[in-house]
Amino acid sequence: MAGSINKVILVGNLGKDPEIRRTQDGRPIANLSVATSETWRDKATGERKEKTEWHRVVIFNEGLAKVAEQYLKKGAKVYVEGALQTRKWTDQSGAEKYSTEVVLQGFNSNLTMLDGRGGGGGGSFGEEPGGDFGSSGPVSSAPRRPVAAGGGRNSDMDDDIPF
Amino acid sequence: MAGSINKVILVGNLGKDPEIRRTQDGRPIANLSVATSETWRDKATGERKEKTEWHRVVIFNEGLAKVAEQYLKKGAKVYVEGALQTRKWTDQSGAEKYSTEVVLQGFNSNLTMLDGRGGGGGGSFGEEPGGDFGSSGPVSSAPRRPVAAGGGRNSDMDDDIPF
Amino acid sequence: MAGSINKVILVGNLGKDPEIRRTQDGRPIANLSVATSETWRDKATGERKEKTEWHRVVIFNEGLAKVAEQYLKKGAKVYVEGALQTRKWTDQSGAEKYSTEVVLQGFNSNLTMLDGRGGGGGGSFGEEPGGDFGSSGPVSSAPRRPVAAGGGRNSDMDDDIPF
Amino acid sequence: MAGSINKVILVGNLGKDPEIRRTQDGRPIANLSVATSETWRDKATGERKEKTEWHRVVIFNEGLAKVAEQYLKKGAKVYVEGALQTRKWTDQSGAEKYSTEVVLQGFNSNLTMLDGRGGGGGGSFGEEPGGDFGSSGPVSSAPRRPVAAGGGRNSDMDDDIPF
DNA sequence: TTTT
DNA sequence: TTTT
Repeated sequence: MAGSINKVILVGNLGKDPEIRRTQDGRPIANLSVATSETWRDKATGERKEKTEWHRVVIFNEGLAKVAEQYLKKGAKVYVEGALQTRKWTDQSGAEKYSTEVVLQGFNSNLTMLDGRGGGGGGSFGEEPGGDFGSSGPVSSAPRRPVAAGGGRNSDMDDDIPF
Repeated sequence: MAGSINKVILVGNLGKDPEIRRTQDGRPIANLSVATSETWRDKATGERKEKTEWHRVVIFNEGLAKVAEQYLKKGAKVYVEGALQTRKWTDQSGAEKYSTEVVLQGFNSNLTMLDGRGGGGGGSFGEEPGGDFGSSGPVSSAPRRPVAAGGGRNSDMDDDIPF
Repeated sequence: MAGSINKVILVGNLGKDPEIRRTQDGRPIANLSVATSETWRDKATGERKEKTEWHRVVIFNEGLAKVAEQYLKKGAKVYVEGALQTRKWTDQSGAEKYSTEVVLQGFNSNLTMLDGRGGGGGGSFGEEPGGDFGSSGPVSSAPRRPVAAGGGRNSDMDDDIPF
Repeated sequence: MAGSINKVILVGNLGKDPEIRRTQDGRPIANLSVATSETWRDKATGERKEKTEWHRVVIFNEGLAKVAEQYLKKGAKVYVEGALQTRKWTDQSGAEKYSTEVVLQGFNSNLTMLDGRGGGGGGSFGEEPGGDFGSSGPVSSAPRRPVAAGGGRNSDMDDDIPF
């Protein structure tokens, strides 16, 4: 089928440090455990309720996996954008299992830190404390509009929007 | 935790007719099986590849469940917006299983038909062949901006935007 | 037309305190000025570049407007979900102007604080320091799944997902 | 600032054929005019209301611009994912104007046809009648998971998910 | 200017 | 006008 969209957007906190494994050629793959939760007040009893959902996030994108490895710690708040994927596996007893994950791979994936400190774990950061690490290529160091492009756009672009 | 987001956006096709069950008080709950797929050309062999992902969608929202029941058929193309939820269950052999679903419930859920015909199944439709069925209330019949609201906004709103 | 989606998702910081105005019957409408920015390293010169985009956000939803009024301050980081809307207005000189805004109104709107402190302004908070204020009704105090619903779901749901 | 998100998701119809212009080095830039609309029933009068919003979409991404040029026609239904951008320009009378556009550029942009025919214009299509044209590179011909990657994933993946 |  |  063509013409489909498979997108997951999460804002949540890491339940533990990222787990990093490596491909045979040494590229990192990161696994995150991300919690989202909703709270509400129970209509009947009036008490405050909370329900936490845990999401397994797998980062195949090399640049984003490196970011996870270097900057993310338990407790960090992140924005995650990826796709849903369910895979089947067999446990040690031979039973068939399914696991659904949020996969970051290729274009239209994103991982952005939302706290500039790395969350609960403290942790020292490099030169880029808190940032947006898009998946536009190997190391995501590309300008998003390389050239101003023809058509006279942006010729006098500035930031003083009046509101 | 507060301050989190859990959102899934799918555009895909129904693999079969919706399955409807009912709560004890008669409200419908709809289950959809939605396929998304991606295609690409294999770099090495040059051949066309396709991978389909199946999503289990559960609609607790009453208005949206009714829409699913009345208008959706196998093959229909839909826009689905909901939240990820994993639940644990025990199969007949006593084994623990997990199932991850896209849940439409409460606010920030949406189900929109993207083909005005109901897809592969043919199927006759009511007065609203193809539409946007938001979850703003019992049957989503509310205007999104009831009154123009104070502040002089919208005084001369019209649609002739010049581009 | 039916079958369309109009959605904006922003994560950014408030450039100033929210501006509150009121409808004739006293309900608040909040205006936010939200900054998003992207940074990249210039390929040629190697220098670090940044571009900030300012978004005008208008909150007609009563519950969300109250949240903005009470909890948001200049500098606060927020998640905003709404719809694009362009309106036409005439300035004092009689010139026609267009203004595009992100409108939060009705269902499928959301405003969530992403820092539990209220941002630059300091500010004291109530019992809910940083939270998710969905637009499910007048004051958004509704549980998202009021009852467990038929079908035996959730009967033994717990949070210890094993990953 | 770091840690921000600027995302627009539209599903709508083209009000006219795409407009193509070219950069000095010949790369296409496409402009789309996309309509979204919402309908509701007026509470007081009971009459059916409709409000259409027009969105100006600018595609700098080369692969997506080519897709627009080749496959899209007036009336086509599309999924568009990009970022909000407001630019300032000066009209012929010297008056300052602002224009807000949905910009598709770099990663995290997407353009997907949702009808396999190309909309109202009829139009003949190539080998891919209706498809997903992600922005992962020059012509988006990359597999999203080139190799199964370390860790034994996907070894027995198949499509017969049992629901 | 689309679409229903 | 924010933030890093």
